[in-house]
Amino acid sequence: MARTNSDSGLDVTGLPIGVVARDLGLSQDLLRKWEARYGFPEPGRNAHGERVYPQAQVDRLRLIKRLLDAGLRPAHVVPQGDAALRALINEQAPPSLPAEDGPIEPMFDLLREHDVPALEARLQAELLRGGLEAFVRDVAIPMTEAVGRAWSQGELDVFEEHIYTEAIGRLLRNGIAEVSHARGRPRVVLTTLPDERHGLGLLFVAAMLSQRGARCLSLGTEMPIPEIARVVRVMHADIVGLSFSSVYPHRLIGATLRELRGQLGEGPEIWAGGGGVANLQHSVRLRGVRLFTSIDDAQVALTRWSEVQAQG
Amino acid sequence: MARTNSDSGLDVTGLPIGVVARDLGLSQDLLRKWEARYGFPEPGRNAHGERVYPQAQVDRLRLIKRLLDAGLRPAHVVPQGDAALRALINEQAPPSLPAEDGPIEPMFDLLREHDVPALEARLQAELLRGGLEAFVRDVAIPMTEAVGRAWSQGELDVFEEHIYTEAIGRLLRNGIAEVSHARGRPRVVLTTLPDERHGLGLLFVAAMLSQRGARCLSLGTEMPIPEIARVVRVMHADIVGLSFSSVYPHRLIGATLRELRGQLGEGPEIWAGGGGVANLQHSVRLRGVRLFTSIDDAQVALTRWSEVQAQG
DNA sequence: ACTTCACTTTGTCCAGGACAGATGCAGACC
DNA sequence: GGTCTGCATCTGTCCTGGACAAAGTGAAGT
Repeated sequence: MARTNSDSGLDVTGLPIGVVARDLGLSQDLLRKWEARYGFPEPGRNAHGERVYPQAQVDRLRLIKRLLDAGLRPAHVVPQGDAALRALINEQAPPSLPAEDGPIEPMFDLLREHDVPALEARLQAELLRGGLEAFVRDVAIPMTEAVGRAWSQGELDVFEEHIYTEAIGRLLRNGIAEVSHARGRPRVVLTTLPDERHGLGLLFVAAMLSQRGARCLSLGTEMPIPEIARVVRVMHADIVGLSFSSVYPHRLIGATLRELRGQLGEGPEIWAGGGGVANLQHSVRLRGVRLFTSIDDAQVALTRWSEVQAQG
Repeated sequence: MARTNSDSGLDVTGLPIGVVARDLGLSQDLLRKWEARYGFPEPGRNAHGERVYPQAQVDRLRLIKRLLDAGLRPAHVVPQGDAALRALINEQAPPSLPAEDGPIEPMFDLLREHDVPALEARLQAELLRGGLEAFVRDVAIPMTEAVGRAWSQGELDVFEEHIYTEAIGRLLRNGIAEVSHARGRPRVVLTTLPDERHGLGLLFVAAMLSQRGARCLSLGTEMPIPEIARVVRVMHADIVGLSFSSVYPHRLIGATLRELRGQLGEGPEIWAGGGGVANLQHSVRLRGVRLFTSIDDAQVALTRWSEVQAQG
């Protein structure tokens, strides 16, 4: 005599729209519009007529979000079934796995075994072995990419990603603190704009630049634009470094960078990087903003900055 | 022949509703409802008929938000003018200023002068002088409260608060790493729920408990409830420590804690603390959840936990 | 190739309404 | 006095259905 939810005419197992929107990083309005325009998602309703999203639909939405972040268009993606979505993802992903004999693989295993002390020790050892710059290039960045990929494919839990972020963040901050000069040049302010919560990229850049004599001030994430302008003024910064992950809405990058450019005045340079910038249409050309697609670009730019300063 | 915005019949200087809502931590729906119910805010409209909030109204909304976070009711607060709001805030605030001869005052000055290296050095010295536990109780917590108070009164910029957070966070994480035992008991998982981005409190607790032999795993902020349950299961944690700042919506604390309690099963304890818990109505009694109003409660609870374990 | 321009797509905002859960208060009861 | 109970009010979130600007697309013209 089992009585399931579907027997009652109501699908009451699932998550409310507010939770789904927050977890996916989409607005409630947008979820409703997709439902009206593309027929998906198609949540059940609770006794009060409110949308209730089954877990399966939330999972599919996560795949959709990932493809949209990679630059595909909603009409091509949102109506697709699970199989088609996975096929699209396989097309997208360059299957550049980390070398099996490299340092990434064993650390990844430690993370999956949740052996936090061992993971931290291993990372620390790698840092000491090759120095900060090599550590960032050969360990931190590939490992972060591997973790991100594994997470988005459901092979890694959210908490495992958090464990990694905590560990690598602590190491990098300490590394930066050790090599940082109190009076170096240029002075670089590093942060992200509102709605961008991923700050690891900033640490990579801060490590690279600090190692080479720049004086980096890391402000963490989600700094309002007027506030960035104020810091730059107060601290007499030469450069503002911004990071955009691929989750950051593409359409906003151009507009917000222009806004910041306007508020900063002529002097300070703006350097922007991260996955969101790499996905950007090249049509977005911004005067007075340098776009980086790789961490090496930042080093090149730093060298050039120093040369120009020496000449001027 | 100056032509101001008001001449044109449109008030076009200000922020759109989306930005205001995000910056204040309020929903767009709520801003519109306040406007309809209480007559405030009363934004201008741009050429397209969209709300445009002048800076002055955003500032007043910030005062309002602060009073609501302290537990006042919207009908008493939202319609008030600036003067009345400031009066209410003065009633609220216990003017417990830091002792002038204590360690807080000079560090606060360093922060206001943006002398980051000196601030970090000073904090480091305090940590070495008295040890981790005294540092947390006598320096980190009072300083954090002072910074928060100064920020909410507009005496400190957002970026100055971020600078402080970065500095104190790095010190605490290192301190925790140094005293942490790989095999201590109890095992504590520390995190915050979604929508709660303030994680400093977790570091305070982690420092206290690690110092006394517990094994703390700090997962950072905004961990979904099912994910917390998974960590606890995988890591065989004895205790889940949660932090709620006063910004976290009070109404949600009870419901989410009950939800977590249900998903955790019988074994693990739940400890919750932070400004949000302190403001909570005592009517919210939760079985199987321990509420802390002070950092000392955590220490007491740890001692008691160890006793019970020894007996059992 | 490279602009121009009309057309389509897409995310956000709007109005006004409904309602559940919390909060506060008056009165009953111990 | 203290505590409970029921009721009215308050308050945040969700609903529908519509409008529109900015970004993206593609075809035609230079």
